[in-house]
Amino acid sequence: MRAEPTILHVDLDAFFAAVEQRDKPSLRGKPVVVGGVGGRGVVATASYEARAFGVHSAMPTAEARRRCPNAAFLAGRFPAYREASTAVMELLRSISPLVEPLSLDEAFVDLAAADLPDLSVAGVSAFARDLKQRVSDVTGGLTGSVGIGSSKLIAKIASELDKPDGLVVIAPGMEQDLLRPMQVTVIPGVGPATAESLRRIGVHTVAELEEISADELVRVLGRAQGSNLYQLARAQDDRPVVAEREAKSISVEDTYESDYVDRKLLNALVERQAAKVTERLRKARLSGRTVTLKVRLHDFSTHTRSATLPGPTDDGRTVARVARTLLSELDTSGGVRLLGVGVSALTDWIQDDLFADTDEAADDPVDEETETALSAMSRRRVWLPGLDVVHDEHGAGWVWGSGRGVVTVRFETTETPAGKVRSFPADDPALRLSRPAPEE
DNA sequence: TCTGGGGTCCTAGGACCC
DNA sequence: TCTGGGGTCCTAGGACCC
Repeated sequence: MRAEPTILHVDLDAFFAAVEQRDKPSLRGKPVVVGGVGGRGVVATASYEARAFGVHSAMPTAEARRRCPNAAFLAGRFPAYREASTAVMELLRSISPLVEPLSLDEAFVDLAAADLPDLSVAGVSAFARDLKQRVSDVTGGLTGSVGIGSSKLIAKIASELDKPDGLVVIAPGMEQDLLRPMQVTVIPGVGPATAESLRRIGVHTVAELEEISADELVRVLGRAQGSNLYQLARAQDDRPVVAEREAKSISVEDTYESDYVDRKLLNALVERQAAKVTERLRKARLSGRTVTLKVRLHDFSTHTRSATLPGPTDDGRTVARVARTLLSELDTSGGVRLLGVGVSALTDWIQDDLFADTDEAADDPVDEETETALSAMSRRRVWLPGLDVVHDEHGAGWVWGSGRGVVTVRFETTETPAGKVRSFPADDPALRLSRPAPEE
């Protein structure tokens, strides 16, 4: 918690719907619902006109249609949303280097890192009024709600207080007065399950939460959530605004209009998803070691199966084969409603043209010892497709996923005064299991 | 016509290692 | 005959957010 109100939270109002109304004047002043328009769709964003009919985010679109049959139901145009979002984020970054986007329509801005002459309540209020105007200018008229306070917690809650087109600044010192009468669910991270756990120990408001000891909270909610909530209940929040956060996973999932049973079809769908995920990986210049398959069955039960490769890949066929193997472990005879493929344990390990002569490398024979190692691995973890041994001046290593003439190699590169040094991690289980007999 | 898609973080148990 | 202890990695599931 800071002594001055220097954390700002912006939240664009009914963002997707607002972009649609901006671009289609006939929709202005009318209920607009953006989201899945199919039988199993849900609402992503409802315009304020639609909210008046009780339509809200995450509601099944079918229910939204019942409540508001005259609304315009739109599937969404993400390129347009992204463009508006980018304009706003660029504006924010022109104000402060410390901008932390939370989604397309939300961000924290650290005003302490900006060049503001006056960080008093009056000063930041005047600044925010100007900012809201500039948001409107760069987006062709979109509005945003702004909250400012001495911490992320307070800024975020403040931006909720006066939507839409709101501006709320919480003066330092007033944080606990603000929080105490509120329901615990105003605290980000307290959802239905946590609220129910708290209700069972008689806690509904932040004031009541404050009465609970840290030990008790940890007992009820677990270590991380318990101690977090103990602090947040007291408005103690020192989380910094973090500008660059690296992606931890990339995934694709699809819910189908009807449940699928046919294995061949399911396999084909998984392969398509693997291709999509790896395309995104390559665009982001990333590769990952862990492949996760997600399956939602006819009864809405959700299951994940994952397997970790000895090294990162961005190859669609590799991810597809692993995902298909994982799918084969699940009983899908009752029908599959959703399939998803994700890749995590991401690295930006070099995946460039280290091996200009890829073909020659791939021609290296896989010897008997390697075969043995591979089958040993396939018993213990996941079977590894298309693995080839290659050599360069630094030694031998594994290569997999050689699509497009690009190889992913489990090297580590270290910057030294003498230049870049490439090495294989000595404790890599893949290398230990399967390093071919060295010619000494 | 019940319940999206893209994420993050946490927990708990087991394997494995020293 | 009586079973350490800590650290790390992996997996599955769940809560939560927008």
